[in-house]
Amino acid sequence: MSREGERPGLRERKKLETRTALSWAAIRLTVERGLENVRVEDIAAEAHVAPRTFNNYFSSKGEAIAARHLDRARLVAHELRRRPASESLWEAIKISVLTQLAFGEDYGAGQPDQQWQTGVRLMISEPSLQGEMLKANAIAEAEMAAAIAERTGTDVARDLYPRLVAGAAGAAIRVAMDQWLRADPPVPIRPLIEDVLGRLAAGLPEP
Amino acid sequence: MSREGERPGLRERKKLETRTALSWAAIRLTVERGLENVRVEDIAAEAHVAPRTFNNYFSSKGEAIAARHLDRARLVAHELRRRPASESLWEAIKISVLTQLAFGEDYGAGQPDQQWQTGVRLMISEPSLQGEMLKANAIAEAEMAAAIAERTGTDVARDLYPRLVAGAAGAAIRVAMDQWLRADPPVPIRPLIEDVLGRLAAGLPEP
DNA sequence: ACACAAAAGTGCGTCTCACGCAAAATTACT
DNA sequence: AGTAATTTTGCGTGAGACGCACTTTTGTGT
Repeated sequence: MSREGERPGLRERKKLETRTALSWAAIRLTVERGLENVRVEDIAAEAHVAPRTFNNYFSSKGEAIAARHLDRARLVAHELRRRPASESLWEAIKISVLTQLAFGEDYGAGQPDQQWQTGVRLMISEPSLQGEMLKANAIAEAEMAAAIAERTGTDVARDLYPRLVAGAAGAAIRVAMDQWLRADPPVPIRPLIEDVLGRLAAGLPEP
Repeated sequence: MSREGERPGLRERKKLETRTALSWAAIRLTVERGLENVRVEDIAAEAHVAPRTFNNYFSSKGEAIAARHLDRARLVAHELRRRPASESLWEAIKISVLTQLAFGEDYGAGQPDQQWQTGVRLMISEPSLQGEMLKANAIAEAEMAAAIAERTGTDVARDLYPRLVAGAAGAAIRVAMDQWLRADPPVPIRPLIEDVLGRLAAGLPEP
């Protein structure tokens, strides 16, 4: 029997590998062919795994695709926990977001591949996927709220404050990312993030 | 042929009726039996309609259930458009939310039915439904952003401001509703809404 | 009032899914 | 190496989503 506070181990490692492989396979195929032309069977094959195994990891195609998004979002919450207490809350949030976005060329940042870019845009505009993305955001926001509560000495269950900040920050980040994604002459993401978070902290004054 | 800018008409009315009937049927049955024990066939029967017709209105059980939530949320955006320009934006938002929540004993407000209350709570905690709820919120927020842009003379597509306000307000409302739903000794909703929106406008100061 | 066009409702068939269950394969611990 | 736990796999089932063609209802023009 394995104790809880244990190091990864070969088993956990393999598990994560297949999980990641499945998620990436789902994303790649969807970007190439469009969601409707991708069967679970195809994803499993791409990840060198039996079809049935897919549903051991994800309960739907959408969940598999959103999994990468979820992981990234969770890292932000995780990073927030590691920021020194000397930073103000907003500063810590901003830095946490930016550090996780920095090496995140996943969703078409620089100018990697025109085909990929447009494919990704098509993918995330798929209605059935949007629900999964939003679900992922909600989960990440919950963890973020917990981190904020911990940092500010408030209670997630009783106080509105941590959830409010997490929710507002999440919304702001979503808006920034959205703007960034549809900017035709590409723009850098940093100023956008700083802008939206700054406005939040300033009480959203009318422009 | 019917022109576009026409009044309801018997046809549109009937359509809305069946749509509403289907949505309510889905909610009632789900609250009673739980989502897994409700087949599309049952919902259709409850609404006096053929099974196939269900999918003419909704593409999933979840969508049917979230439809009522979506309608309510859209009304907030609609109300916001009707508020006089003399009110400040935040005031207008607050009033719009409260007026639409006022006659909304739908989701277990007062003390109508203990059975119903717990059933509703079980329903909204259903994972597959949460995605739909979030999707509904996103749609409503988009309309709200449009209303805000109109009101403040900004551009939804170019300026971050309207989407930012709509997103943050939506998140705040969600937090307030959440708190309100899980308050065991029931509390009034108004103070919660005023609280969260007030904090937003104040820049989310640490408590 | 009647007939015709448009739109909603219906029935059928099909193609995927999601998942329970139990057997095979793989991994970890002693 | 031996054994127990865990993961992977195969199979079967029940349900869902939706295209297509047909029937019924509704709205409009004569």
